[in-house]
Amino acid sequence: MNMIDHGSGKEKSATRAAYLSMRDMILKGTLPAGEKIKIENLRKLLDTGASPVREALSLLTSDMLVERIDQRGFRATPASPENFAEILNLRCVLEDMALRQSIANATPDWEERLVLAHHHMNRAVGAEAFEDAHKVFHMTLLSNAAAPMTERYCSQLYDLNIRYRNLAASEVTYKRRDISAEHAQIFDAAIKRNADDASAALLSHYRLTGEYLAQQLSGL
Amino acid sequence: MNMIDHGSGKEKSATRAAYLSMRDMILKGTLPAGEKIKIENLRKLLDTGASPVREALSLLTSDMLVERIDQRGFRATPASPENFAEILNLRCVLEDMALRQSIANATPDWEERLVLAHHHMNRAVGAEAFEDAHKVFHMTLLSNAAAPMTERYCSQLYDLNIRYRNLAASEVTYKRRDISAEHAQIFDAAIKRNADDASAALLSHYRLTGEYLAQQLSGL
DNA sequence: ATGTCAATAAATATCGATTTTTTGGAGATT
DNA sequence: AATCTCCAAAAAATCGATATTTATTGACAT
Repeated sequence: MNMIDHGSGKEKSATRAAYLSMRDMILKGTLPAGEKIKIENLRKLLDTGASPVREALSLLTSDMLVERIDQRGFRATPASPENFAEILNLRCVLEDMALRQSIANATPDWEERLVLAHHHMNRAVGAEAFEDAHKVFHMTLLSNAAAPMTERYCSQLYDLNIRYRNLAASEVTYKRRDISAEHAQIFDAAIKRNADDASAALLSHYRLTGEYLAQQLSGL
Repeated sequence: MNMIDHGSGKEKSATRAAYLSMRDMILKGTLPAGEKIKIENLRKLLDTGASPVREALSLLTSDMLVERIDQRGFRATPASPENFAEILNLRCVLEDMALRQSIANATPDWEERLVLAHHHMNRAVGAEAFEDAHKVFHMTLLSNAAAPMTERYCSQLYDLNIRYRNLAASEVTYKRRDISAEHAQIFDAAIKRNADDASAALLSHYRLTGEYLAQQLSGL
């Protein structure tokens, strides 16, 4: 998200490997929110040098997953209901803007990418694969806005949100909303280039998840 | 902006010193947009080790002032009219939201801080001091929104905007708008807790500067 | 008991040297 | 003339060791 990676395959640099591992650990809660991160521990855990770990931590700082305290090391960014609420709000504002712009700029190419992303998400097998495809779908919605910074913010915020989702419930008792119907609604409106409907459906999708999570998190 | 700094006085870590210097160099254009940054050069220039330089660069990545290319080092983020336009747009959206929220949460304490910030800005002598006070004033406007991430984004975007301002014209022929009247207008509306007026004045302030700069930048 | 201070331990930050990776170009091949 | 291959120089990434800084502990005075 942070590094401009070209070759898709195997991870080349030690820094990048450490970055991905640690990111995963924070998103999944293996490194709990607010906890001090000791370089030496991580170094051994990831079986790498201190420099890559340190750099990866600096990188994670960009993603707001890690905070740096001058001369005193790093810690996983603390979590709080207020923080969650702010993330949700920012996502609504930024994604609303970007989605409308994407639709305004609609092209056949974008529509095709969207069709594929939607299809892959529906076909995805297993939680892991679904999560990935889900993010791709949401990011594809925004990808035609010609607004790279906005996309970057949205991607960051998406990840932060995932972290809260994992934090709220390990094996989620996903309240039986029909998630895939919600996605279909967003998708259809976007393909029809109906910005108001698409945006309304998207925001409602977020707000529903938001309410549910906020409730789970109340006992923080 | 990025590091949580406590002691105000002398910079403690080499990393922080390097961070501040390089940030300044990029904002001022000493390190031109898009240019490759060679660690060794900077190391010598700043008279410090490679590690602090490297870490400072990672940190600058968070601020979107530097891009990292895996295995291929760093470069100052390229500048473009499109990028400038996106920054302006994001600022308008985010600051509008934050300012309204700040006003909605208005307290005597916030108002006092705002009065002082406004006063200091008017009293500031010299371009350097004015710039600093100007940023403080704008950030103070938003500081009561209880939205730390939004503040962080706005602060980042403010800096990116300054970079473009410096890029557009070294010794600015500041078209004779009455900047201080514009500020007074924003200030007065905020103090009166009139969110609509304050926001309108703020956005107009930004859009005026934006138009002016966009024009200067057209010959990029 | 409580608070202060110094000594010690632990952890971070930094340096200098080494290893990989990329870049640029000379010469070979089509 | 254009393209490819391989080598050398340059740069980035990484490691291991050292220097600084912060955190902890316990003796001592209040």
